[in-house]
Amino acid sequence: MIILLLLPSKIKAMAKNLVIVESPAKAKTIEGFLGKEFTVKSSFGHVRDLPKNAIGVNIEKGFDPEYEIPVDKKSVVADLRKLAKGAETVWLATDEDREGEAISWHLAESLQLTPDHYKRIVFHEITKNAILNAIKQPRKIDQNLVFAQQARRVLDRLVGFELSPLLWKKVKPALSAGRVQSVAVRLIVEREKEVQGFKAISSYRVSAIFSVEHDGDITPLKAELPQRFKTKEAAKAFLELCVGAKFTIEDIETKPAKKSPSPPFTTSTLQQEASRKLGFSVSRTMVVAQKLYESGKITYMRTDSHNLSGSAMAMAKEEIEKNYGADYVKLRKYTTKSKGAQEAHEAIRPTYMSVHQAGTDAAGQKLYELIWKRTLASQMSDALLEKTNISIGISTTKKEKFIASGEVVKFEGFLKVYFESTDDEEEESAAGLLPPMKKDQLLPLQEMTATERYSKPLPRYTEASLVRKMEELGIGRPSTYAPTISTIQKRTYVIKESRDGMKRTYSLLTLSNDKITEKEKHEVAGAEKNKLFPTDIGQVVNSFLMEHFSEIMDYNFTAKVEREFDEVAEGQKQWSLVIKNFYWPFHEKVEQTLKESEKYSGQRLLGKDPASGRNVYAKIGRFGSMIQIGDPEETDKPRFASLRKEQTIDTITLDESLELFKLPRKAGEFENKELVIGVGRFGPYIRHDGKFYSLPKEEDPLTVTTEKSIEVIEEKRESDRKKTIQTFDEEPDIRVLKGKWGPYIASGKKNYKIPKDLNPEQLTLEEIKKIISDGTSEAKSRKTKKTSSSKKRK
DNA sequence: CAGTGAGCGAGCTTCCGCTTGACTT
Repeated sequence: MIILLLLPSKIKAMAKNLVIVESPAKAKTIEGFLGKEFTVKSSFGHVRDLPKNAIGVNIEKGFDPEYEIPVDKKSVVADLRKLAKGAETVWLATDEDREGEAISWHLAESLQLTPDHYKRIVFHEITKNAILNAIKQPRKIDQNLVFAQQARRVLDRLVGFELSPLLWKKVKPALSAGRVQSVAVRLIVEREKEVQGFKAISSYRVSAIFSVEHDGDITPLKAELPQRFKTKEAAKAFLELCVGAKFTIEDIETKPAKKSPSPPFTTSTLQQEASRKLGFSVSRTMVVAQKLYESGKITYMRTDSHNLSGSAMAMAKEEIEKNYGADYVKLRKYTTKSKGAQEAHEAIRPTYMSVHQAGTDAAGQKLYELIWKRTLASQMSDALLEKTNISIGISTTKKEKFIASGEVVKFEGFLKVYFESTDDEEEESAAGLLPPMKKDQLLPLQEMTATERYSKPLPRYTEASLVRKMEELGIGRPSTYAPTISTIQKRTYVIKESRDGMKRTYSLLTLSNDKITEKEKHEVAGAEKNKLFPTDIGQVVNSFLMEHFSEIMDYNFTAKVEREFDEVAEGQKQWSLVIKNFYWPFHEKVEQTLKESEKYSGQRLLGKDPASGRNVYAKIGRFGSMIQIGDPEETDKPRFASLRKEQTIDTITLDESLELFKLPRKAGEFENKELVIGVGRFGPYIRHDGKFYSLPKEEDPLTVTTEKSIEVIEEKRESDRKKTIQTFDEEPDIRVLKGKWGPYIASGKKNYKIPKDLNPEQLTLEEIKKIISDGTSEAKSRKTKKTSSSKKRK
């Protein structure tokens, strides 16, 4: 039976033509365009690479790379080889960029294709016409472009596999360094330094609210003084000057303005907008986009091109005309400006503009909508605005004038569907419609305020804004932005988190009814949400690399080597010569650092311990950041203590570090067992009889009393009693408990859901054991599925 | 989901850029 079912595909005549592309989704689409004589298959990206666990470059022999087929590609290559043997012509249709050319070459090599057996073709858009045209213009593999890719690959391997082991020896095991990731970390470290070193300067901003009378109605009008006052005294003096003054409109100026839409999405701009508008992390965006791509809803999601195909523009035009009218159409070609862009694909856009909704879940739908709107808007008319500026004179001075401004949309254009967000969280919304006014009109003052405002440092990076910066510097590619961001977090060079701001006071002066009042107000400054912060290890690795390998850490290093790769691609330079010129001085530096440099711990001397007179250092050790009292050569061994989560080597003070040695401490006895107070990973705790009890936030672990500690323990016991539904004498480890989300079963350290149809109060031990064994086998199979790749790391 | 709370003897770790699937009788 089974054999019969398989037969049709076995006896199907071997197609005359085999087309190979990189992505299986693309293969499926293209197969539909070509006739029966074409079979379309995919290579799933690169089919050969340098070995995983060795340098794989023959340095002595002209940097000859030792390519191999990775295990997960063996079957792909075997299948393709079989199909290629039976085909008259193999069409290598990988992307038209450096990597794509290299993939074609590796395919030709590993499928043993002779020059008369294959043809190389390229196309930039997945349409029937584009592909038929490509087939009419075949060429051979561009060997120089392949050499350029090889140079890129070998350089990255040499840098990564020589610098990383150096870090293992000099800093900490299992660290990594590379042309891309190390510079990404540098960006974050330096931004953090700028933020930390930033001194906020305050100045006073004056604004006024006037009354505008029109047809018996009174409308408030907000106006601002363009200049700021440096001191409170100056601001106050100005307000005093305005007491009893008359305010008159001196000038009304209106001028037209326009806004143009942004270009369609690339990988990086999609990541930025999805982060700002939908709160997606960079990797979430890519996973969701991948699903939309695989189901044929959008074009390829890893691209650096702003370009739309002719047919896409025609679809957009039709859609805009249908929904908004011909006035809203303005077709535009966008050029790509970003450094090192290779433009092998189109911009990210809906496959069919007439499909307004797609995606199987909320995330997919939202992302699709974003892509659809952005694409449509990119082909729409400019928005036409009218901006009005009103200049308001003050009778008591000629020097200063208030300015009120308004903006009216005359024609919405693309704003009907889309406007781009910005990273500036406090961006003031544009002023709207102004009430009718005329020159020389007198404006009664309602209230005038002078508010103290502080200057702000450059913002810390989000994942998405880091990607934008990397793209600007030409570092990394659309396919690597998300993986790089997760690598630097996995290595704990960088942590993404939210931090509370600090309360600060500011002054507010108010002039109202000819009286000036002064108030102190509070605001929270410097709070951060989901931003990237460097860790101690990130800082230490960064300064180590900056000290010894400034060339690679230079923001222009990639751009510099890319220029050389371009020369290789154009046949003006030999690839191995480019590598040779880079490698030997670099390698020399690695050897020298290995020999001459001490172990690098980012050690900082904080001062002397008043009790012992020994040196106190902050540094990183085997388990992270720590404080060390004393030097190893002294007769008394050094003492160690870990830093708290929020402390860093760079900022901790001597006093703070000595505090760390005061814990854990004994705090008396209870039930004949010792009470120990300490601070763990999750904050201050009391340890008693092998159990841990969290200390309430308001209690200071250094001063908490025995009585208070006992109280905390009793309270915890009481709440535990309350949440216990069932216990079993024969299995003390198994309990039925009441949690935040309803009843559950706790067995040792694991928890299990109770099926809805069972009553938790009457569960028998047998039923519970069954739930546990069902639960564990399910969890196990899920785990092996998900972590097959991450397992190797352990 | 629900609780959590280490300690510095071995061997391994690592790059960037393409791309997603997962043994059979």
